[in-house]
Amino acid sequence: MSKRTMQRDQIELHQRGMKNTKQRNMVYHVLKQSESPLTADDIFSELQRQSCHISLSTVYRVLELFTDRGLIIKTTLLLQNKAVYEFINKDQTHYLICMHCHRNIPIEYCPVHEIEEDLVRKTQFKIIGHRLDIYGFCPECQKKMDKE
Amino acid sequence: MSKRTMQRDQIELHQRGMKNTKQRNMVYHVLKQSESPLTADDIFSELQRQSCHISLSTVYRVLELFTDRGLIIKTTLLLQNKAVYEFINKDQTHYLICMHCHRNIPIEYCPVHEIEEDLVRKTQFKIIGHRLDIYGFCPECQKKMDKE
DNA sequence: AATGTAAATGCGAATCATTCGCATTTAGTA
DNA sequence: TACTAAATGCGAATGATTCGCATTTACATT
Repeated sequence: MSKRTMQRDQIELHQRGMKNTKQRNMVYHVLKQSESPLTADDIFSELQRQSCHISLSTVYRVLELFTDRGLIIKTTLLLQNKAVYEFINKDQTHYLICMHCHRNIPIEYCPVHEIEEDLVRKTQFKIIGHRLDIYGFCPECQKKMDKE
Repeated sequence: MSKRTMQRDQIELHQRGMKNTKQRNMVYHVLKQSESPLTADDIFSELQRQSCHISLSTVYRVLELFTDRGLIIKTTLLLQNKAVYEFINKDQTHYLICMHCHRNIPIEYCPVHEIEEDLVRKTQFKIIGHRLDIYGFCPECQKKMDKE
């Protein structure tokens, strides 16, 4: 990781009122470099792989901090009992999920932007992200269930 | 619970290819009578309160079954590490959630219906419900965080 | 640059939601 | 009424997450 990158992150953490520590930077980077949401344990393992020392409890504590500061969001995947974390961005991908086989299909179009402006005006919230899951049955499972 | 109600539920369970058991009916009714999503333990406790015997593992097993059959959905509340279950309905309420104080504000308008028809055509899914959470900071927390 | 202090971390134990194995019971059918 | 596969109860096991406390660290101040 370059010195310049390091410095940029320090500024980002400080701006949000967080102390800058080695561990926080490590977690930050693992999340930043991932394309998909990660569990606490994913992050812990990846850091071990990189020979970076951190304790699992610290990973959890850092994730909680980042979540409270609105840097990342914590959600869960359907049918998994563990939390996943990812950077918040305004163009979150959404999913169509089959309730039976639990297949996930990404949805391109996002209908949320249209109502955002209106919500901001009404609630004074500062909106930083959102999540949309649509539930149903895929064609295959519909067939399977009809047979039963 | 009236005999007529009992019978209606039996038909509903059978139609979806499920055996009708005392325990399934009990869980079904607790969910049906609740306005808000419930955890497995909520359901277990409510049934104990009613002096209805059921084991907690059975509650979990019934909830999993109902989920796979598309009767209910399993989701999680922000910042809680346990699943909640509720009947699926097409007019799910959505929430605006403050990342800092975890306050939930219900949103009236739902932007999902508009894209549903299009999704069905493209994917052949049978859509039965959806969930939308919007993340942000409430006005109070924005102020608090500026001061820090 | 050295110091002081509140905050952050590491470690292991504790907690709590959820799942599993297996013996027993039950729903639905013949 | 009897049969059989499926459902349940119970308690133990699992696995994610949190907590307590001793140690270390960031960073503001001298």
